[in-house]
Amino acid sequence: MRPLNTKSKEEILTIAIPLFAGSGYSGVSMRAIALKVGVSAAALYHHFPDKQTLYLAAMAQAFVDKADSLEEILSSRVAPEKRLAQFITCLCELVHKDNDFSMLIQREMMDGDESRLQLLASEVYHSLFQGVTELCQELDPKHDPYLLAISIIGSVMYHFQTAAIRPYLPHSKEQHSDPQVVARHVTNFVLQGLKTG
Amino acid sequence: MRPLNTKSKEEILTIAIPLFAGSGYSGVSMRAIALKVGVSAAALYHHFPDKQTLYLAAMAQAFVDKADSLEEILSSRVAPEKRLAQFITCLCELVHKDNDFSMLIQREMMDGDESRLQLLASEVYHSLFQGVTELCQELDPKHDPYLLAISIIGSVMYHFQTAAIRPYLPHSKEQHSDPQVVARHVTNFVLQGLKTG
DNA sequence: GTCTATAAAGGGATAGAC
DNA sequence: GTCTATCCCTTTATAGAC
Repeated sequence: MRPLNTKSKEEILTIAIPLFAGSGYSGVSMRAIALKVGVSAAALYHHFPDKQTLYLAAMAQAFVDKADSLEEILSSRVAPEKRLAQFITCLCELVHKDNDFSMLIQREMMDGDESRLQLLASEVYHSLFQGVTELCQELDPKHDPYLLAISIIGSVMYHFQTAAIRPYLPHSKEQHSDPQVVARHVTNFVLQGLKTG
Repeated sequence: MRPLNTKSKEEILTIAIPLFAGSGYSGVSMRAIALKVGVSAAALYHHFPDKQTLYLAAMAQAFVDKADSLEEILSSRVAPEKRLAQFITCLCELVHKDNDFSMLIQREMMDGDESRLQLLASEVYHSLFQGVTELCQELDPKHDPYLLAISIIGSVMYHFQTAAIRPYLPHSKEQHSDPQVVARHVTNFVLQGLKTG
């Protein structure tokens, strides 16, 4: 049993994650993390040798197991079109529910060096991409699976990336922030396009 | 005629823009800007009262007129499908050529407060969205034009947002960074989807 | 309009007591 | 394992000379 007023690494990281998601690496000080955790800044250095290490550990915790539900769907043996619909729905719900996760992915893709991009790739993107590209090859074997996968995932993600600016855009409605509404739309869009062909 | 070793506001902002695009607001110090400009940090305070004002002016300069070529295409009277193809191609080339612009848009959507989001909306998104939603209503009047517009733009943007992590993803090829290749793919994808319908 | 110098605050990180 | 106190550097911003 751990004493009551001591904090584990996981507890610190769990508090640090939303801070980094909201303001980025250079926008969050060790003092700010310590304040939220409820300890002194010096205490953080007992758990982590420096800020960078704390940050990398936070990313590792933020990313681990996140793609599991998606991978499970992608590796199931339901019909390809239904699998796609399930995948899109699950991805919508994931990024809607866990805004920190989407923000951190975006920040890491912009700010990450090679090793940080590798962590993001191996923990989040790699097997997810493998599954989506395989699904694309089943559904549309004539086209480049990589390009299709990016287009599909992008057409989901952008709905949530643009959520903050939505109030200032024409034609926007409240329902557009509902992950189920977005999922239905994107599934239809991905399968049929603008169906003018 | 301005003396040779004095810098105009525009020159300062032109140098500051790529710095903010690369490292974000809190990742760039006034000293770092001054160093790149070739003046002392104090000189910057002659042109701008504080860092925030300099940053906002940099965003205003970075965004102004950026969407002009896109709006021109969208308001032309060529056939809708061709207009869509031209729009997608132009957007691909814009974000490929001007990486700072795409990064700043992303950062502003994550970090911007209300007034910054309003600037981004009015300078970049608003009339562009108006054009794309109108185009969507011509091409596919049965579906929600807002959702379609987001999906279309997102399926373009994500190709460039993920450029940094591409080397670590399966199935990626060099040609995937070619804006013309991406444009052809996305145009086809948007019009036809996975064409299983 | 730019400079040097400097104030004042904040940031990362460490020392040593408990 | 956490604290207070502190070091040292960076950062924002200003003062005043040229």
